[in-house]
Amino acid sequence: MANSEKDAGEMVCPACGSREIVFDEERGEYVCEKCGLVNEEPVIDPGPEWRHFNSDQRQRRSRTGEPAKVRLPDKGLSTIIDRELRDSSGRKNPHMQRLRTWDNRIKASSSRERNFQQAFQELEVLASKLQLPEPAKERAAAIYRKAYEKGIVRGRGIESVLGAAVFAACKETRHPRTAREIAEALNMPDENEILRAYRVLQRKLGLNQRPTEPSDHLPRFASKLNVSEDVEAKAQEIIEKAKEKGITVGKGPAGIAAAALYIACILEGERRTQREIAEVAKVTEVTIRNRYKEICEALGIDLHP
DNA sequence: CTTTAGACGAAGTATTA
DNA sequence: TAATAATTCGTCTAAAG
Repeated sequence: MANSEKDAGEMVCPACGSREIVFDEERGEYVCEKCGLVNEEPVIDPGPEWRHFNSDQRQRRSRTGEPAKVRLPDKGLSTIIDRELRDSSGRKNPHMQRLRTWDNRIKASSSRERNFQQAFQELEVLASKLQLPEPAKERAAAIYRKAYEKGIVRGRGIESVLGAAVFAACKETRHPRTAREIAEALNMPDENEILRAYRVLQRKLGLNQRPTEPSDHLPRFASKLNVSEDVEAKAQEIIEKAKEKGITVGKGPAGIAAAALYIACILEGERRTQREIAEVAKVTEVTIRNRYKEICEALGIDLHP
């Protein structure tokens, strides 16, 4: 630990166990190439495989002292107090009913805790990979809790419900992420599982979900493209005008934001290629072309004077 | 060689009967 | 539930820079 080597070979990602960890000079952070985990501290051979990501969480989590490795209920030892209400001597014991109740309560609450612990560990990794802002993370945790209490997690798997909770939370806090991005970050093959769980959340939890606006995407896209404030403001202006013209209804918000950004870049003389923008917006160049043609037409903008 | 423009069919979605 | 209309995407061709 005394050795503050930035040699990636020595380090193991606490989340996925990969050794492909690089030091990001710009941010001063360690980043796992495999799962994208960002960690400010040097991570050198953590030994145990359970996870913590900063001192705050280590403190919060070490409370139980229970390695995540042991996932069997009651550490594999399960005590059953049967319905006959006999005690260990085989006699009927009127107190056994109460014991049984408590036994069940304790088991239920501890399995709930285990579920949350695992879910929130995964949430940390996910939030790190997706660069989620703190409010979105908090909201996702809250939604997941509610979902668990409603019994939505059973039979659906932690990952799909967690993914759906993150998806919903991002939407709500106006930092939208696609279901695909989330699925990818979770190493899930198909995003539909997340979307299915998301629909269930919507129905059973009554989430106040507004449709995603194109401008919700602007800050993230703009920062990834390293464009100036002026360009971002210009893009915002373009989006508003386009909305007034009514050409945005029924179109994908990301495509509109991407096109507005593309136009704004050219107008402000900070040119980016369609390819670059398509990359960060997760849409194709074709979509950008269609949208930006429509917008130019509707707003009377001529990019080739 | 890279970027942009446009056409086509495939796939998934929303709307309507 | 089935048919339909609109949207997005991937691929391909071609022109422009």
